[in-house]
Amino acid sequence: MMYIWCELQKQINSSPLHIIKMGNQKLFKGSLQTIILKLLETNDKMYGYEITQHVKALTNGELKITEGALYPALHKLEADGLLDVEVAKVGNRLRKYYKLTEIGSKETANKLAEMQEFLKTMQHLVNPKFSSE
Amino acid sequence: MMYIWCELQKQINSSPLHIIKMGNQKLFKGSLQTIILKLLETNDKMYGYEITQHVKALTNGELKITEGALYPALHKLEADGLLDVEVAKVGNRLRKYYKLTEIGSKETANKLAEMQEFLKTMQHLVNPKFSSE
DNA sequence: TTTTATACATAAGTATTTGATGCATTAGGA
DNA sequence: TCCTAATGCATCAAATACTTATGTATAAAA
Repeated sequence: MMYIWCELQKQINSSPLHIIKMGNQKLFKGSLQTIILKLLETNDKMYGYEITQHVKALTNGELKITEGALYPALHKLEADGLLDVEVAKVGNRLRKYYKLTEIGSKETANKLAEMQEFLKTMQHLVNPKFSSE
Repeated sequence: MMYIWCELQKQINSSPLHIIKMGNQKLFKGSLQTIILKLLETNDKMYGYEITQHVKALTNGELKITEGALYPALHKLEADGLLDVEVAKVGNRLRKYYKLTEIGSKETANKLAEMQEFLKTMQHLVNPKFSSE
């Protein structure tokens, strides 16, 4: 039993996927809401799974939003009145389309401004040479 | 008693300091280690309180590192072998000077590269227009 | 027909940070 | 002279925001 487990581990650890795995996933902590809101600002109407795929594509696979993070985040944004939901049935499968409310649009603008400020500040901190001011 | 408390609250909430208070503090979550390492790369040798003051100055007060976050972070970096400590006595007060180890220097380079990657990715996500690629 | 992709969801565990509290020394203002 | 603010360390409960694992179910692809 243990032998099999070890073999599996070896396989996992030596797989290309493991090498690609990014350590900077944790830097994205705190920016998930902003990312979701920005996507909805651009695309008007999206469902959860679609969001994960868009983010993966936009970041060349660098950021993978997990379902365990995404769905609670969407529920919270909805509860806070920033998103509206519309359930759709595609074939026999259901989708939940999310859309910015009016309040959501305003909050998106705020959050994007905060993000820009953050990015500028951080750029300045880690690489003072190449940032203005 | 309650009256006094309410009055104090009112004062706090209407103070200019409260208005300045940034909501994007949470975006810095996960980047504290990198910030500390970067500062030590630039300044060779620093003590805790000095770090908080430097960061406050460098970010024009936008980021305030709290002691509750800083000291555990320093202890962890030391435990992980990235920092060396040297205790100094100034007058009757003690300071703990932190300094990058050799391993620490390498890790700093890694973390800074990850941070640059993250900043680029995030810039691309929130403002595709103004980022290359 | 078995795996992969699509599509939702929850929950335990983890890591990092906030905010409170504590101790002690020194400088400055009333 | 006394009281507050600044300097300097530290810890801890609670909140936050995730990861990882698990669960359900349909559709497509191998």
